[in-house]
Amino acid sequence: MLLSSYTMSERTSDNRLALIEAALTSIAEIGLIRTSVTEIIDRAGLSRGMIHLHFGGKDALIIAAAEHANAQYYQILERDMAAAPDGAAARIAAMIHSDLSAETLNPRSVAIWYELRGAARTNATFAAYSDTRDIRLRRVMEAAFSGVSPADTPQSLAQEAAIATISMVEGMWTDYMLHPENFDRAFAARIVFRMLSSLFPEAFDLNGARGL
Amino acid sequence: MLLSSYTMSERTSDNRLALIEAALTSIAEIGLIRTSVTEIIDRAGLSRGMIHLHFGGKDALIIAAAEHANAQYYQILERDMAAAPDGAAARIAAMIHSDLSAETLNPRSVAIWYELRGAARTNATFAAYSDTRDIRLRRVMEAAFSGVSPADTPQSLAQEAAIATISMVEGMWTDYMLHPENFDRAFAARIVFRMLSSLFPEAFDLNGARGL
DNA sequence: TCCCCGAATGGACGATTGTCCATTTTTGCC
DNA sequence: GGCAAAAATGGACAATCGTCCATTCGGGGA
Repeated sequence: MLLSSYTMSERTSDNRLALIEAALTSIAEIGLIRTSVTEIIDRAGLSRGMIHLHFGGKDALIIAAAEHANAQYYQILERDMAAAPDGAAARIAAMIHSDLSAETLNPRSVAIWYELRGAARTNATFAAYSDTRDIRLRRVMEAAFSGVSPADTPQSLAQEAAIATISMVEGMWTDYMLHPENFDRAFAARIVFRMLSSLFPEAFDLNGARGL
Repeated sequence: MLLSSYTMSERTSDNRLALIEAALTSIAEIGLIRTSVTEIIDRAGLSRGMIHLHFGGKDALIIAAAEHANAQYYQILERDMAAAPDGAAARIAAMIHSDLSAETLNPRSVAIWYELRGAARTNATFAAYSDTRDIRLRRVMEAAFSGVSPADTPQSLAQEAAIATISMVEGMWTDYMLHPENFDRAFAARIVFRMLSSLFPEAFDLNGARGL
């Protein structure tokens, strides 16, 4: 056996992962509609029965792939937030920079995200994943904006700023998805921070959080 | 004949339109993936061969449906812009209100728009339609923002404001698509105008363009 | 070395897809 | 009312879909 240092179960989980990666690549390249069982097993270089063996069926594989892609997104976001300096404004800036970084905002990841979320509208299981991702992001963002609002401003301003920021970044993802070749990350970030520095001049400037 | 007052070509175009509407309804309700020929002709109450007869094939029907949906969007937008008072700020406000109005931002239209634009990533014909829509909107918006920028501000601010506004509204559409029941149009509009009034205090307030 | 059992294979299967066309129905005109 | 042409029908067709299982493969324990 070529991979003699592997145990059996490691090899098994290799094939599981290979199927997930092949499914995600297919979704990214040719879309969810054209991602058939034949397409996936050809890309993975495995045999037809593997999907049924490891996942029970095609749908379960796609769901596992969605779960995998979601976990990767969170891993990057949480790592970047953990690395951010103390302070609410710095945390917000870290989230924005993370969401616009090449590690998260790249053709493959964005394509997968839009394909799966598109399916979420008519598939309850997918909907649960994208909802979790959205709600979690919104909650963290609202909490952070409460920390940058001056004490005398109404609480609603923090909520509005959180939604404004999430919506704007969301819209920029869409722009990136449609025209990745014309997208300028620094320009996109500057637009977001121009809005934020206009709303909260003491917390943000055009580069992100003030005083970093 | 039941519809004796119709000419032949009018009845023919009725069936064409019925197929387009049935396709769009199917796309909105069950998604593009599950929209099959059988599904469309069942909804239209017509026979199997009609799609081939009127459009030459399923793909051509879907493209015609995309064209139809796009034309409806523009018709509403241009009507609302034509009804806007003079002035750049008023035109921008009219565009935002139009894009957030129930006539444009409703479950059916939004579902169709997202389904078709999702397919645009892997289908050049669809891509052309969504690009046209996006580019046209951006151009009009940039021109309008040039009109509200104070003379001493750099030209780039107008461009940034246009992108910021389009991105934010785009993000709100996404929010609406995912959670139409929790969406508050007035709240969404207020967030957009809060950002704009912060960037251009003399042109906008929380309700839209100033002095209307 | 042989055996065993889980891993992996790939073909068979019925269901469903989109296309196409022979046939029937309806229309406008004489 | 009859006739040619257009419109509409719905079943046949090959291709492809996802599922499943009889079979083969391969490595660790006896």
